[in-house]
Formats: sequence, C-alpha cells, structure tokens
Amino acid sequence: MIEIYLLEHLTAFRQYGTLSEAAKHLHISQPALSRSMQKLEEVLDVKLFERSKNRIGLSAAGLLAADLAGRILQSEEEMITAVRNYDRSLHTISVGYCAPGPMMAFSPQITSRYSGMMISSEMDEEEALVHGLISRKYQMIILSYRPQQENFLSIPCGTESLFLSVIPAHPAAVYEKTGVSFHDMNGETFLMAADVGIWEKIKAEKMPDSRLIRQKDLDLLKEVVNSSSLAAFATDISLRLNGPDYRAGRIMIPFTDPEATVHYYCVCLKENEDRLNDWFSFLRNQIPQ
Amino acid sequence: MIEIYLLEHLTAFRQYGTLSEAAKHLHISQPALSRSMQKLEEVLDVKLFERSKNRIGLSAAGLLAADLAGRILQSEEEMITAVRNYDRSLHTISVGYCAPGPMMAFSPQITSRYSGMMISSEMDEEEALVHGLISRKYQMIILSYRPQQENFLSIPCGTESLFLSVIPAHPAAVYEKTGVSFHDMNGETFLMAADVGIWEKIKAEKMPDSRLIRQKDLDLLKEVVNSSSLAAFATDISLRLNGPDYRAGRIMIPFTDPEATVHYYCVCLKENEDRLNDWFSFLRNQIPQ
DNA sequence: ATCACTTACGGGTGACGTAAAAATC
DNA sequence: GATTTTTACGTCACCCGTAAGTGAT
Repeated sequence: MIEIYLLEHLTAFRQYGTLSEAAKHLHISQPALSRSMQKLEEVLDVKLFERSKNRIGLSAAGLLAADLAGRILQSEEEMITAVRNYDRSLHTISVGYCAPGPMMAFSPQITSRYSGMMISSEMDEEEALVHGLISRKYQMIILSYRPQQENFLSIPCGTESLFLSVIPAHPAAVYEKTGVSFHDMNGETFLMAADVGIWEKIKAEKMPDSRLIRQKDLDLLKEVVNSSSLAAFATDISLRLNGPDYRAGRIMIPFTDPEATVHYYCVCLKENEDRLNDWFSFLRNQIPQ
Repeated sequence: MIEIYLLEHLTAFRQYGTLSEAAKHLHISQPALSRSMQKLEEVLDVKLFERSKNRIGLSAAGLLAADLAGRILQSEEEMITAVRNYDRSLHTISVGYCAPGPMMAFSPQITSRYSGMMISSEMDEEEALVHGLISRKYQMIILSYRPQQENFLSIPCGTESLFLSVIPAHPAAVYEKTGVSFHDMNGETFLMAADVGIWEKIKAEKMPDSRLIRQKDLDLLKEVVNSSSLAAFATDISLRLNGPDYRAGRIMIPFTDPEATVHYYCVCLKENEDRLNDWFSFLRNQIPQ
C-alpha cells in the first residue's frame, strides 16, 4: 500500500510545478520531496515523471496518479470530518435560532434538560438554518414559519410580540397608549440591539425610514435606553425574561400590525425524534396546539 | 492526515473482532495493533473504542470510521491498478481474437509493425472481447461480425473458409471433390485443435452428432492427422500460413455452407484510432472494402 | 491457567535535513 | 550566478517486537 504522505507530496508537486516550490509549501526539504517521488515510482513500478538532468515533470501516468491521489486525499479529509462531526453529534445538541428571543428563553431550559450534553446555540438566517438542519450542523432549529419538508418534525413553540418602549413624555405614550402601527413610527429614531434575527426583515420592510442606533452589548444597551429619551423596542419575551425593572420608567405600547407577532416553530429531523423527545414533549405540554 | 497503515489496521480489527486475531492476519504483534488503535483515536481526537480492562470493541463512531476507512483503502487499491493499467496500455497493445486463424495471421504482423511496443494476444468469447474493449483490457479486437457501438471503429480484415481435410480414400474425396456440406459430414469423427474460438459454435450447431478428438499441441496434431485416416479440418488461412507441405497427402474439400466462411472485423475504440492508425491503414490497403 | 489488552523498553527501518555535485538558464 | 534536481551522509522519529503486568473468563 502507498502511504498518504506520498500522495500528498505528489499532489503538491502537481499543484506547484517544481519540487522546490512544492517542498516549500509542504514544509519539507526539496531533497526529501525528490525522494518521495522516486519512492512513489518504485512502489507503483510505473514511470510517473519525465526527467531531464535539471527538470522534472509529470508523465501521462503521473498525471493520472496525481488526479486519483487528489480524490483519495479528499476522501480522507471527508472521513476525518465525518467521524468528528458524528462523534460530536453524539455528545452535543446544536440549536439554531432565527431570533434572540427564543434563544434566550429556550437555551437555558434545553441545557438543564440535557444535563450530560453539550448544548450549542447559534443565530442564523432561516434559510441557513434549514440547510444546517439537513446537513446535521444543527440537530434542532427555531423558525418563524412551519417548514414543509417530509423528513422534518415541527411543532409550535410560542409567540413573540413587539412593543414600543418610550418615555412617558413621548407623543405615542400620550396619545396612543393602546397601540401603535409600524406606519406611525416609521421615521422615528430607535435604540436597538445589534443582532435581532428575524426582526431585521420586519424593520426593513415596515419602517424603512427609521434610523437605528445599534448596540451589541445588551447590558450597555439597557443603560443607554434608560438614560435616553429615544424610542426603543421590547418584546413580551424580553420583558418576561428580564423581570419587572427591565425598562422601569418607560411605557410599553404594543404594535398593532399582525407582523408584530411572530409564531415560532421548533423543528428537528424525524431521525432525531427519539433523542429530542424529552424536549418536544415538554414543548407540547407547555404550549398546547 | 492519517496514514494508510492505520486505516488498514482499523479495518482488520473490525473484520476479526479482537486485536489478537487481527494482529495475526496483519502479521504484526498484538501490542503494535493496540498502539495503532490508540494513535488513531489520538489523531482523530474521537473515542473510537469501548474499552473494558480486558475487552475492546468499536464505538458507534469507530464503526463509522472503519466503514469510511474501508472505502478509502478500496480507492487506493483502485488507484494503484488504474495507474498500472494505464501505464501498461501506453506500452502494450492487447489484442483479443475470436478465432486462432486471424491470431496466427495478424499477431506477427502487428508485432513487427509496432516494434517498440509489447503486443499481447489472447483468444476469448466475442462477448468478452467487446466488454474487454470497452474496459480497455484490449486495445483492439477481431470479431466475426461488425459491432454497432457508437464509439467503436471497425473495418473488415479478411475472411476465413473452412475445408474438410481427408485422405484420398475417404468417400468424400472420391465422390464430392467440389464441396461438402456440414449436413453431409454430421456424425463423422474429426481430429481437431482444442481451441478454435468462433468455430466452436458452428460445429455445435451444424454438426451436433460429430465426435471430436481434441489435441491442444498443434505440432502434435499435425503428426497425428498425417498418420491417421480420420477426417480433420483446415482453413484457407491455416493452409496459407503453414505452407504447401502442411497437410501433404490429404485432399482439401471446401464446405459449401455459407457459415463455413467467416468475415472478420478489426475493431478498436475511436479514442485509440490515432495510436492504431498504422495498422488500420495497412488493413485498408490489404483488404479493400 | 488461559486469554485479551495495555504499558514499558530497546532496536531497526526509513524519512528527514544538510551538504555537495551536476546541469540548465 | 541563480535555479533545479539528484546523490551522499548522518540523525532522529516512530513503528515494531519482546517482555511484563493487569484484569476477566
């Protein structure tokens, strides 16, 4: 059998054209590479190179060999990542979220429910979440719609509603306490978090003229909001999670548009149904359909 | 990267179940194999084995790894044979024949025409010849019919006609000098060569009741024929190649059935047309269409 | 006691780097 | 003279086998 390092040397030589150049990139000496090529020819018992005194190049057979070697190397890389990913998937549950609200709400609960496991949480675009679920990057994803794929299992897992958060002196707090529309507030300047997932699109569509002042650090955002007269956002989830003093001194006014309430769905592959059954039945009890 | 020998050790362990047994078949010591498995785990950084003090078995991840390793090893084997075969095909021309006549006639001519090359000649069933041409086992084949494949190039390369060879006292020599039919001779006992390729079928179909006495060694056959009163076969090709004294003292009577004359076609893949052009144009001149 | 695996230790193969030579540009 | 390849030589890594130890049947 031919050892892998010889195949690596061969493909590097094909890639870089000369032994010297290839040796540099392989971090070995040039004579070492020369010997590798000789050994390869010896083991295969095939002339892989056209040699002149000062020059070496691949023969037709060598070109074929380098080609096939490349494929084998790729198979090996794939094997390594496949085994690592598989092993990881046995010990960790990767959850992809489309918005920060459910991530903050669910991730501690999932963590405590699967105490032996590593739980990793991540936010991404919904399209990427679906692909990630299929490619087993995620074992579970939270979407703002119910996907239709045959091999997906999905159940509703709650809603999140958006509120306007303003100081009592703000016109909206004075005149429209029962509700505002996105149209009303379009053009207003908002303080808001940097990473809001699915809400991003809603802002862009419904309040295209608003200026948004971003703050990544949520604790810092809270301070800035409390010491400012600018408008901000809140949701029922963020209010519930952060306790009553979260936006003390501010008035919360619900947005009245239907888009201001998002319905979330928890989705996994049917093949993982057993592993995640604990969590799904918890959701089923928590949020009756 | 993971060296091949580690993958071989892993697959051997899966195959034989215990380290001791696998080590035997690998012709290495059992501790060496134990270390290989440890190294594999270390490099992959994945628990591949379930270990008790006295027992070792593959984990789920290990099973996956062994599976993928097996595929990689197979790819490598395929690479080695592919490169060797390709190299061989650059230096040798393998010709497959459906009958001994054209083989004896052509193979010396091909050999002298491609002096630098190794020429290998072989007889086989026509179906096998076609498959062998496609799989590049043969670069050229001689068939008794013109194949219709798109990527084949074929030209007529002569005919071969069967003769009855009998002593002058034989009834056929006395009464039917101008020609005999297979039907006439069905039931006759013949001396003949062991390996006659395409002629085999014709005998089986047209003279099913004849007894055939086989002789592999052709020189010996010639002697036996010349000292016997039994009927034998000859063809125009064998007569031409062996010279006038070949069947001295015997009468040659042509078979009159149409099946007694075979039309041969020389066939190659179109992709090899250039390499074989010399030979094909020789045939075109020799045997005008 | 035997079997199966791991750890410990010493040895030899071979892959590597450095140095030098030959050839080409 | 600079670049590229090959050969020569010494070194070191590492893979192996033997031997010894541990635990299970």
